[in-house]
Amino acid sequence: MKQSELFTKTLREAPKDERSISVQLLIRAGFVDKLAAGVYTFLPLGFRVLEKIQNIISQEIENIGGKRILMPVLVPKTNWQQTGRWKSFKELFKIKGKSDQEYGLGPTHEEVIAPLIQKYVSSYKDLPCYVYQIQTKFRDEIRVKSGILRTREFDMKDLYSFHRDENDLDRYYEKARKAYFNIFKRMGLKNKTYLTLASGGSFSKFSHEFQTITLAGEDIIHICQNCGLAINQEIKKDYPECPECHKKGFKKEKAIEIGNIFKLKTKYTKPFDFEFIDKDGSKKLVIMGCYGIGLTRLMGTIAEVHNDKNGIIWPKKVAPFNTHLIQIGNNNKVKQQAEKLYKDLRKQEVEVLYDDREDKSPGEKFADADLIGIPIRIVISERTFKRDCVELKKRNEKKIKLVKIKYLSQFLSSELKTQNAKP
RNA sequence: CGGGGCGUAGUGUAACGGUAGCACGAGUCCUUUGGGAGGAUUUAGUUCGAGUUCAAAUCUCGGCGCCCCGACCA
Repeated sequence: MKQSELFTKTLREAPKDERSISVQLLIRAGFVDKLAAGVYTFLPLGFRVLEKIQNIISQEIENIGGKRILMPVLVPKTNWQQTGRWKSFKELFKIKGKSDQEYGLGPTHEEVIAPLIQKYVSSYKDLPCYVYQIQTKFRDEIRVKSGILRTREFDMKDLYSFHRDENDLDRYYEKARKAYFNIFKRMGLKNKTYLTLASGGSFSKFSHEFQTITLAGEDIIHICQNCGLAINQEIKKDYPECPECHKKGFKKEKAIEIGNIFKLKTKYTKPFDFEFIDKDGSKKLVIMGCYGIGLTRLMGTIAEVHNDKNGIIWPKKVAPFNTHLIQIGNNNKVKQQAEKLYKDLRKQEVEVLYDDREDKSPGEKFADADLIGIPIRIVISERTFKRDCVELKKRNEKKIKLVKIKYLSQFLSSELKTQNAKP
């Protein structure tokens, strides 16, 4: 993409009513725009990051058998009444149509998926079954917080699994846990993300949350210094020692929940009488699990964790572009060379944001590049032109190196080859 | 939902109850081009409503909106 065609602009200062560092940077760099409290537009750069996040998540979920669908946002009142959540789900946005028909705007989709899968599952032979979607969710939060970290409208991946017994659920739950860590690893969050025991509600002993350490977080977790398992403060009173390794040393940290996995068992199959016929001919309730990841929150968390005083430092796999090509000066030869490089790189499927703006000083271009935070910066100027080189700098490093243009694609392909590790 | 703070131009920030100003941005022209360039010139604003007053950005009341703390968060 040519930067001269990018309609967004960077801001020198953050709007004064945003205090969270991630959203300050995301707004200044032109990734998102705030429409109202907890309601954001994702601009071209931000949308590209969301797409990267989405691709990584769907690859990993497909790897554990998930089949992608898209459920409606409008969910009729009767579905909610069947599980009692029309009354008990306090954040449910409720709307009324012209004919007095009432709907809840989906904040999560157990009430749709359970009766949906029920239509197709009648025998143990139809199980297990794994279905997911990536969709905009609505929750009427009493108070939104920290930019895109807690909003009223957000994108979520929700996966649901259906099983004939709890053992099978347990096996899949483990697979999901591993898939989640793959996802967070690919997004550069692995080192700061902890599997965390949390309340399981009345129907399961625990659920597991994936908590990323950051001061912007709203949860407090206690990390076992021996085995690394964390316990959410909300249930810590029940566990003076680690339930995993039985040691006692814990470290307290603020963290944000970027995902969770939950053994629902029969909580949502029972209200719909969702049964199957087992091998022995008996009817049994289907056992269910659910697994959520907030994509927009994830994007905010990444920006919150990866930044410096000059801007965001996107991990490679979620950056809006692989490379940021910057043309310094408007010398014709330099310009032609930059244009050619832009085309060549795109032919090689290297994603490139090309700063071709003629009315911006070098200093401003560098400052914008740091703010936007693309991993590899490529500079072309008269200086490099004379030597038939380009200048390379990584966003997370200080050193700058000159590379002959003919070797650039070689260099980039080795730099980017880990990009698509998974099919 | 309880408590606190705040609403001035696209962004940031001034103005005793008395002329709404500055910086950045944006437009035009000239010069400039390796870490947010310089000059000239133009552009654009008091959240809304009511009240007090000769006079309100400023005081009072109400609405709307935003931020923060707490409670809440299948």
